[in-house]
Amino acid sequence: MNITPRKSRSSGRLTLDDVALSAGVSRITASRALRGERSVAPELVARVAEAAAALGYVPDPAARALASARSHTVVVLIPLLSNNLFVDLLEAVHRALHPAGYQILIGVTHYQAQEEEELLTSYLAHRPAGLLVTGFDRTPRCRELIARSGVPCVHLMETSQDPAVHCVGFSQADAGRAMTAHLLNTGRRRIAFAAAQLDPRVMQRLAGYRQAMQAAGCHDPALEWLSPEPSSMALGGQLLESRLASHPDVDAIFFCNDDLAQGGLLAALRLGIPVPQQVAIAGFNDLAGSDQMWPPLTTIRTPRVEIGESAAAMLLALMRGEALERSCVNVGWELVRRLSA
Amino acid sequence: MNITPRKSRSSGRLTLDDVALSAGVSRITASRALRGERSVAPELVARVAEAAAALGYVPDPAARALASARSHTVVVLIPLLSNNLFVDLLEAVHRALHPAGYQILIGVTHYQAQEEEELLTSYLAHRPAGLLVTGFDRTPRCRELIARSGVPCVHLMETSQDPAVHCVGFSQADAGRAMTAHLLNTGRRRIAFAAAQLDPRVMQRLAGYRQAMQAAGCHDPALEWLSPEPSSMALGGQLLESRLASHPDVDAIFFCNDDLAQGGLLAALRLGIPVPQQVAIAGFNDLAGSDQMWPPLTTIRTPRVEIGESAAAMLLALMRGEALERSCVNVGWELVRRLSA
DNA sequence: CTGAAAGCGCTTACAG
DNA sequence: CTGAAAGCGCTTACAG
Repeated sequence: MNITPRKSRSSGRLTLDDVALSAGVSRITASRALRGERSVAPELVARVAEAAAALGYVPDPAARALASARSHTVVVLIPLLSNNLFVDLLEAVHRALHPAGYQILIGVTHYQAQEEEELLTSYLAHRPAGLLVTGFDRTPRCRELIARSGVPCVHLMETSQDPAVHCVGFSQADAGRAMTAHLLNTGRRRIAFAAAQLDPRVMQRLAGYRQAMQAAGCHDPALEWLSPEPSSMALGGQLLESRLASHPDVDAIFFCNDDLAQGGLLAALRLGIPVPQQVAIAGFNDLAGSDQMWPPLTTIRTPRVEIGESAAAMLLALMRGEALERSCVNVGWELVRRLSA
Repeated sequence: MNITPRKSRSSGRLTLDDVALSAGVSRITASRALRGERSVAPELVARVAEAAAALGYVPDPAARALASARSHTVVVLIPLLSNNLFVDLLEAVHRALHPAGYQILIGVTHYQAQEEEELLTSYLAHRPAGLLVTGFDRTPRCRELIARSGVPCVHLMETSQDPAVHCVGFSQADAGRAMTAHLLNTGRRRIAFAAAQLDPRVMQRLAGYRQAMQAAGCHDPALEWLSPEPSSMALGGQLLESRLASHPDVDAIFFCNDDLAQGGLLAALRLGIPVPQQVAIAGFNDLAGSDQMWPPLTTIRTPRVEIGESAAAMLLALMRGEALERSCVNVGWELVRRLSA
């Protein structure tokens, strides 16, 4: 054995050298053993692992990132934390990535392209190993930042035909069309589409609604109730109360999100409007509580856990440099028929 | 001027040297100018800032952390992301810390002491500038990790008498006592306490309930409905339905959290149990939607935004090495009386 | 399979 | 007020 003596560090921090010293190997061998690189004698691997455990050694991620030009961080950019949809997604991503040794850095864009740009700029400086972003709607500069960084990136929630782009999601328009068709099938004709936030995915659902209504000869622009405000139960209640007053002939409301729909349902209850007898109410996403409403909410169940798991698996493969079978995974959705519509 | 020529980097990454070169100063001066250290000529500061902006330079956080032994990361440990309470808290913390140049690293403990220990171990390796943790209930090893790290730490949600500990919160027991007193004041006597998760703060609320009930001579252990399962609307509904069946004389239910209470309210509606006539229902936290319920939910409004802001301000002072006026801030709470109780 | 050298991109003392 | 040297704790080629 031939090991150079190491100078004692001034910081007092436990370093790789301490582990190497204790295991009686060189610093490089310790590093390789700890990272599970093959080409280290099994016996040494065991000795290093033991020494590291005994000392309670934790590698310095900053030193690691600096030396290797890559970190074990995966950056996840989502619009909002206050929407349970994204929390479910995040949890699924975490469950899949954590065992592989990755940490998640969450960025919240608040649906602002500008915020996404800032987040991306500062987070990319951390040399993330991977990137998970929501949807495709972003500034050209964001796109360029992602492309130039060379960091593997998977897009969440939507699907794309572009084979150069990786994504896991479903067709928001299809789902919007299907729910509208369901309402039409149950005999409804004056179907309103009530939406807030008006982010790209909401607009895709609107497009699906519009197509179905037009195909049925029922489309009326006055029944597109669009509000740019953030989505909330309170807003759903307001929309139902105010718009129904001016459109008393409406026989169904398709809310673009379950929180609006829940608010609408409760407002109807308060106002004494029978659901679904007078007005059918449908939502989107099947968020927590929708099955607890009275009447329980008919909605589109969107498989965010599956999206999280599948996107994480795809990213893992990308980060390992593996070839992918498909660049886009369509996880679909499910119409959950309950009593409200 | 006397500037050593720098070797060209192989990585192609934009570095401080590029900025220094472009501004015609040394690397160290550029570093100091960018960090806003005084003792740099104002003219040079301007030149460096200009060069950095023109080049689009972003400092490498890993190199920074390694060289300075400190990062601009604040670690926030919360039990759950799926509870809106903590999302509100997180947003407030972010709003306060972001302008000061800090990034937030979120750790989710799922109410597991073991997970908190793992998170702390791996996150402390990032040399965070500050630490925000939830409550005081943790393993001795966690306490030791925090103490030995020397990283400034503020505890969220609860209060403490210990002057060595920094915290922002309120008395959970007081709030529990107050809500129980309110129910007693409105003439209720058979008041149940329905709880899930059974984390430390829930148990403190229970203690407050118990005290108030005992003081009124109304305490009955059979009315403590405790379930260790995670809190949810569905569970709230189940608790109300099953327990009310075996305790038909109960005239009020104090749910330990609003999601349970909302579920209870909806279950009562479904079962045709008049609220508050037959059973008053109260919650805790004033979560989103509680004001939209029918009847609207009486609850305790907990000031999580204030907690987030105040804790962030305290941490900022601690990180700057400033002396604090108070080591513990009690932000209080408010009983919001609506129609359900 | 194992090790010595060099370097990642910054900042901290130390000089002047 | 400004700069050259040394070093933070790792890993990447390069040897053997």
